[in-house]
This record gives sequence, structure tokens and C-alpha cells, in this order.
Amino acid sequence: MGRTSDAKERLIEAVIELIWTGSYGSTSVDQICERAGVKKGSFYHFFESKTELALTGIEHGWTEHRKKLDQTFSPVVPPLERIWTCFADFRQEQKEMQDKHGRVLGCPIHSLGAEVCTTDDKLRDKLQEILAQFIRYYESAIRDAHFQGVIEAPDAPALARIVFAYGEGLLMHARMWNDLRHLDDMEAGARRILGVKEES
Amino acid sequence: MGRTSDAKERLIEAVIELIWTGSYGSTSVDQICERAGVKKGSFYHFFESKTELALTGIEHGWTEHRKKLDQTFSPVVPPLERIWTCFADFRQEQKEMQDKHGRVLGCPIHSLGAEVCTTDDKLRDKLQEILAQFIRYYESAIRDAHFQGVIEAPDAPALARIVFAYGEGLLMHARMWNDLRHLDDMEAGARRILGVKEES
DNA sequence: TTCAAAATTAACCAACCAGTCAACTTTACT
DNA sequence: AGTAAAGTTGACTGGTTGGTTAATTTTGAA
Repeated sequence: MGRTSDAKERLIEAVIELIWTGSYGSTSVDQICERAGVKKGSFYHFFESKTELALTGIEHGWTEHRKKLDQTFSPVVPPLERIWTCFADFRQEQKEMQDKHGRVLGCPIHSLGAEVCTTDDKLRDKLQEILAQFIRYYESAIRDAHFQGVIEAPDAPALARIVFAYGEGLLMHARMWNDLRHLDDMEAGARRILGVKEES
Repeated sequence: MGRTSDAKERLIEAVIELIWTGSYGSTSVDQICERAGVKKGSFYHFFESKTELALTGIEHGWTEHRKKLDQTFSPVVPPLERIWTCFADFRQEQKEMQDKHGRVLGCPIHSLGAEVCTTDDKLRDKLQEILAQFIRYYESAIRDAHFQGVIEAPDAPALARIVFAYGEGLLMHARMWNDLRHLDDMEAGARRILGVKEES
């Protein structure tokens, strides 16, 4: 019973957008409230702190993103194709962000992590957890590819970490230079890392 | 003539340390001044803004770092060895930071870049410039390695970007997980990217 | 229709923010 | 020794920060 509202959802949308387009430190509670069309008092009715909203926002974004990843990395799809599709999706998502915000925004988890990992333990733990989950998509694809004999990769976790670090690095450069072309290297580089025989 | 002082140098030291161990947004002018043992009035005697001090600090740090890089990437050294030495230096520097601050700090240019590239044009331009310069070290080493026939790399700039993005990604993970072991993959991954024949 | 739960609101807080300034002290050079 | 340049100081500004509060409005369910 009682009144209903979508203010909570609007706040979550707003915090994701503001942190992604800017940074955690450059995003104030007042800004979030203004963007969401919510008064400060309501903010603290729904969330106990700025950190808590960020945490909720990140978790919400990741839950959404996982749905797409679960499709992309479906075991039905040939393993390497899963990875190339994932890269293509990165590119498309970044393109959409560029169209919408005028800037390539990179990976919000990575950017936010670099910023707050030494100052906010709660956020850092959550971001670590998400990144670790992401790596597992690569890991299982690489393991499958190895067992299908399409690549030679006895140590799938190590290789997954390498591919992942590389992808994050490229996304970050695309953000810094505001240039999608940095993502064009992604598949070629990953092919080299994975030691893909030509045309797989 | 007039009074002399090393307050400027102390401020530069302080801003580098605070941004590196935390972030740009979490570093206040008051904090910088306290760390440097300098009063706010003196701060603004030497620098016209916080951004300007950060700019000076970054430039100073890079100028210092270049001296080491020029030695590491000396054309006298076998090209791939230059890169492996550079990686070893990364590791040692990060180890020193861990001993000193209790945390692996990663690459300050990368972390700061991710944070401010959408909000501070001056800082972004400077950081872009530094990263672009760094890539050239890899690029010339890769080109030399190609011409010496030790690797097959007709497109040195593209490969340099890939190796660089990969290294930055790993440094970032080392920061996020506060764990030097993430850097252990660095040479192995780069060998795969570069397609190094065994034992070069 | 009632009523309590849930959401909204505006005013408010102390701490902190980047930046200013005029008075004052030190010192290198003549 | 005199002096002017250079460095230091602490008090100050106006605006912003994350967060609080108590009164008020809305509304779902009995």
C-alpha cells in the first residue's frame, strides 16, 4: 500500500549516465537529482548515500548487459565467433554512445574502477566482481575453442585475462581519443593473442 | 633576486602522489597544500589553478620517466629485449609503489585520462600527447625487430598500439586488484601478440 | 470511505571546495 | 646597508558538497 513512483528507476538511469559520460568525482548528488527530476529529499528516501546509488546503478547495468552476453556467448555459437560478436557489440554500443552523447565512453566499469578502487572499498569490490564475471565468458569460449582444436590454448584462464586486459585497454583508448577507430584493432589483436590459424 | 623556495617542487611532488594514490576528483587543493607543507596563498602564488598544477606535475613526471625509457629503448639493445626490460621496469616500479603506499597504483596517465578526458580538455590533450609518445617506443622497437627478422610485423604502428593497450589493461587490473601478479602475464601476452618465435 | 504506508517537498546544515588578497617576511643583488 | 623582488601567511569569499529533517501530499488496499 501507499504511493508508487518510478523515481528510483530515474535516479538509477541518471547516475549511470552521469558517471559514464563524466566520472564519479565529477558527479554530484544535486546533478543526479536534477537529471532524474527528483528532489534531494526523495533521493535519500530511496538511497542511503551516493555510493549506494552508484552500487545499485552498476549492478542494474551489469544485470542488463549480462542478458546480451548470455546470448552472444551461447554454447551453440562456435567459440571464436562468440568473441568476435562480442567485439562487434562493443563497437556498436560505443557507436550508440557517440551518437547519443557526442563522445565514445569506453567501459564504465573499467573507468570507474580506475578512479575509485583506492578510495571506495564497496564500489571496488563490486566492480572487481563484475570484471571477474566478464572474464569467464572469454574463458569458456577459449576453452571450447581449444577442445575443438581451433586454437592451441591449454591455459584458458590466463589467455582470457590477456584478451580481456587488451580489450579494456582499447576501449579506454577509444574513450581518451574519442575515436571509434581504436576498436578496429580489436579482433586482429585478439587473433594474434589467441594464435588463431587463418580464417577461423 | 628576492627570496628562494622549493615550495613549487614540493607541490609538484604532492599532486603527483595524491592523484596517483587516489584520483583527480578526490584530491583537493587543501590536501595538496597540507602534504606539501605549503599554505594556500603560496599555492596560488606558483600556480593559477589546480588543473595547472596537475598539468605541470604530469609533465614533470613524464620528463623524468622518459630518461629511463630512453635508456631502456636504446637502439643498441636488441629490440625485443627493450620491450621485456620495459615490462620488468613496470613491475619493479609498481612493486616500489606497493611497498611505499601499500597499493599497486597502475599507470597514472591512464587512470587520470579515464577520469578527466570527458571533462578537462587541457589535461586530456596533455595525457594524449604523453600516451602517443609512449607508443613510439614500442613502435620503433617493433620495427627494428621486424627488420631484423625476429618477428613478422609489417605494420609496426598498429602492433605497437595493440601491445600498448594490452599493457595498460594489465596495469589497470593490477591497480584494481592491488596485485602485482597481474603483471606476470605481461611478457607472455606480448609474445603472443608479436608472434615471437620461441626463445628470442 | 478510511487510513496508514509510501513518496514528495523545501528549507536547512556543517564541512568543504577552489580561489583571492593585502599585509608581511625574507633574501639576492647592488 | 639599502632595496626591490620573491616568497609567505592567515583570514576571507561565495558557492557547492553530501546529507538531514519535519511537514505535507498522494494513493493502494481494507
